[in-house]
Amino acid sequence: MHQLPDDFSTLLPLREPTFLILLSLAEGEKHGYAILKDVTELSQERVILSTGTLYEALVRLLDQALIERIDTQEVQHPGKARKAYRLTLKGQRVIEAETVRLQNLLAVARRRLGSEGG
Amino acid sequence: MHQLPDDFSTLLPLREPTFLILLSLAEGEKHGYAILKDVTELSQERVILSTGTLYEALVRLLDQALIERIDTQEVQHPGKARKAYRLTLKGQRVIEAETVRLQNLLAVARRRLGSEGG
DNA sequence: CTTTATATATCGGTATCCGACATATAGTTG
DNA sequence: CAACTATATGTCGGATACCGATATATAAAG
Repeated sequence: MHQLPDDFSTLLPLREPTFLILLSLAEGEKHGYAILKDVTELSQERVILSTGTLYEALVRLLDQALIERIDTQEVQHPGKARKAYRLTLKGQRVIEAETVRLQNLLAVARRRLGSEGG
Repeated sequence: MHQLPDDFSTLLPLREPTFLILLSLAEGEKHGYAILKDVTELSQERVILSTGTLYEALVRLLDQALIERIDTQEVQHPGKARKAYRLTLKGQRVIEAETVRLQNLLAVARRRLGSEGG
């Protein structure tokens, strides 16, 4: 019933939006809307998250303990009260595991597409 | 109502099983069960497709015209009659587009994992 | 005072995957 | 020959993540 500490097989693969959200937080702590804007820029406008995707993902990632809430001394700003998040160590490791998965997948693709390297 | 001939944005991103099925066919024409075995090997046992995933994906990919059926002169073999498939040109292009997407995603990941706080 | 940008949240619909189950056939082994 | 194994295709219900639409709230800009 106990899982190995570095077995993330149940969490992988990540979908693109989820991976980008985590990568956004890898840069530093952010609140939801800031992640939204960052992911747009990060992906060069290719991925524009719907707020549904974003806030549902944040709940899920909290539940999986890949991110955690942090208390922020509120400065003046428009809109509802911000909620800031940061990556956990587990979240860091999951990003790394997903990156390895993508590397392996790309290696297979290059081999099969015959673009000489495998 | 008409889509640009090389716009695959509605088809991407591919999920891992779907991508591996297409990559398997990139090597050459195969029937379903052969794809199943090939994907297992290809992914070094990391991805083992359920038959549900496989045969539902094949129907979908046919519908999207990424693969097509081919007639094969049947040789003797156990099991139900084989159905063989090959990639279409569109399928080839979608694989390439997905590969580019993965490369871009990996580039983002490396950038974000490399420079912490930067 | 209306619009825009910021900010969080829920909901119904959809696509894909997965495990379980069903069916069929040829070869192997007791 | 009976049973089992490997090959081979297929359906079905449940789960999950994503998406567009909708709702709410607030500060700043025009």
